[in-house]
Amino acid sequence: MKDIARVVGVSVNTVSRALADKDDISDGTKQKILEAAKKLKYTKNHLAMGLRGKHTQTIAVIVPENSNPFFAEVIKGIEETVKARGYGLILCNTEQDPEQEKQAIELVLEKRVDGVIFSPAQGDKNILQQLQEHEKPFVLVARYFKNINVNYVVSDNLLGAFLITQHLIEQGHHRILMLNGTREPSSARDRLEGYKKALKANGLTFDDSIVRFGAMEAEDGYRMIKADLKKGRASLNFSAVFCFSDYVAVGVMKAFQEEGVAVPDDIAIAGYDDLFFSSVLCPPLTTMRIPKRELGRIGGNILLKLIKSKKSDPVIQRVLKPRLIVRGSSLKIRNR
Amino acid sequence: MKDIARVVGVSVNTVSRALADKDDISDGTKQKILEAAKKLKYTKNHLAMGLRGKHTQTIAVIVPENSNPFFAEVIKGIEETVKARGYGLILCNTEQDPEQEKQAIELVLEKRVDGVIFSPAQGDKNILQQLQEHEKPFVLVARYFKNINVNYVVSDNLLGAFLITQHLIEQGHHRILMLNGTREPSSARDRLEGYKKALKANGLTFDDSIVRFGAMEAEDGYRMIKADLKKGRASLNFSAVFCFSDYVAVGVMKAFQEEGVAVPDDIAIAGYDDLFFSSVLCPPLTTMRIPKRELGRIGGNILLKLIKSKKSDPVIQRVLKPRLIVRGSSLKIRNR
DNA sequence: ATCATCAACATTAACGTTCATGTGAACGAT
DNA sequence: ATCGTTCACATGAACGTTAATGTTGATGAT
Repeated sequence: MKDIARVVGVSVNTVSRALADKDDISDGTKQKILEAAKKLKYTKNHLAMGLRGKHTQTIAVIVPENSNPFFAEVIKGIEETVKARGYGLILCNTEQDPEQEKQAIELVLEKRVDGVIFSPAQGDKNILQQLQEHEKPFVLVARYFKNINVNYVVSDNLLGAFLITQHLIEQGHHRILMLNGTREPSSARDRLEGYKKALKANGLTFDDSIVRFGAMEAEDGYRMIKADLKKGRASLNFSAVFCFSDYVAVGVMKAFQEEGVAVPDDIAIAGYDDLFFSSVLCPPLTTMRIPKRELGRIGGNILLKLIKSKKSDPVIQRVLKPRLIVRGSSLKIRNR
Repeated sequence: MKDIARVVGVSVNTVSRALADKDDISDGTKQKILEAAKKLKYTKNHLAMGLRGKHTQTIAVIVPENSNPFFAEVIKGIEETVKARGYGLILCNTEQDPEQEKQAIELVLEKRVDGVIFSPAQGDKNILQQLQEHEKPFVLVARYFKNINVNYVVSDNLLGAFLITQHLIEQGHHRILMLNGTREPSSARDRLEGYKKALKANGLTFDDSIVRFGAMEAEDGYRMIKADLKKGRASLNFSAVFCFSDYVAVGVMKAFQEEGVAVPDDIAIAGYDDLFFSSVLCPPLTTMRIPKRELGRIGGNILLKLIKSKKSDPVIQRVLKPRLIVRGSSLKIRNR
């Protein structure tokens, strides 16, 4: 700007106002300034603008893992939403690690993002304290905390798990291995509730020896099933597996395949999320359809609204309904 | 800092130096300053630091689509690499749109990122001009431009396509439908070359009526095959499909499945990228294994090196070798 | 002729840092 | 006693913007 001002022969302020397209500037000088800007390859400095003004036109997305197809879709929904309104996006993976979550929040606060979309991977709601102390607008997405008055958008995990479990029970399965996600987040907690609820509704007893935690990726599913199968097929004390995600189910299916366990004839499988490949897996995967990208879009929109209004509007909490998708992986032969 | 300085009774500069852990500060004052910083919830301002210093500790990643599992892996590789060195990451999706590419580059220049990792989706190398004019360090990843002296890390698409096509030919296929990616990027161009080369090596003639462009996602593959099948199964004038990505292959398989076309017995399919789910598709997918995350890691490391040195070091251009993974989707029954 | 009004600019300060430079006191050496 | 050093800090300027306020000359009204 200084250079432009010198070239055109005006003050820096005039340049600023010309570039911002304010009024009270003569068309002549404005034109000259714009030309000079082009000639000098002027590029706005968002750092200076952010420092001077009070917003950076940047938001942060803090998720466990961008390569997990579920979060990839959520991120995409956020990105397209905020980009349309001129916001940039800072991405942080936490790898379900509380320490990394803390670091990510600290980082984005230091970067003075205008708001944060966060998918927490732990149970301790104190992780939100920093955001709150700094009065940074934020929205939880896909995971939330119980009894806390913050904005979030999630899907109904309790219902989803209930429906899936109910379906497996209807298929004649009484012992259903639950490969749940990491123990702390609401997603895993709520699904455990749904699973228990379905068992109870059907008069089945809950056995926590066939509930495992920590299955987030395909490798996890693969590893867990492989470990089970090491003790021999006869030792399997379940007839169905309810996976935390289709992503996990992929690993589970791979493990069964390698060990010659037939799905669904020997063991039934259900996933979660309805990822794009699930209908062409071998066999096609029964799953729960979640509006993944929509989660991101809604989260983005809530955040943008928060940033705009700045006031503490009434808290927005949205719970989207999932939908059971029954496919071959859970169907007894006689039902196919 | 001003507040801390007032509380402790020192100058702002002293505060700055204490927080930066410089020497020539007495332990006493340093301690007092750190305490006051904590008490006042001081948070570094990266905007101011970036404005004053000459780096922002932020890099940009500009890719076609973060939700595409291939790029999701690349992004992950980049993220983990740069995070380890204290860099933040700005993510931009371009959706293969030259206009969005231009906007993304402009945006990240305005944000004064220290460097850019870019996966261009068009053939016009002028898109790099802005980056070069601003002397912004950048690395191309997964796609490059011919005859241009810039840093990149890619996989050998010509070789990959050659090997896949060769394999399909060996399986007895003479007419292989190529569902290529968008026409412009090097990935699609090189694979077309590899495809042609394999045909020629086997004395087959190239027929551009069975080469399609624009297949990037599952939906694209689905749509294209569905359109073909609308004219009736008898009209199919190919016996194998070589998809731009396993992602595309998922859609292709879904379309065939819906229309009762058996894979591989009626039509063989090969994908590309070896995505995590490909081995448990129905049937398991023949594909080309690409070190996706490694592409990101290497790209990130090159960029960081560039940022450090700042000098125009010798250009780094890495071409990673792919590996053919043969699975059921391409095997004639008698070969299984 | 006088004065308010207004258009079109300029000046100043501030956003939060850090670098370059300045300063004063204490200290040791001669 | 004098001088150079060193330590531990302070001062000022600058990074690139923009909001608040100031200035000037022209215009029009009376």
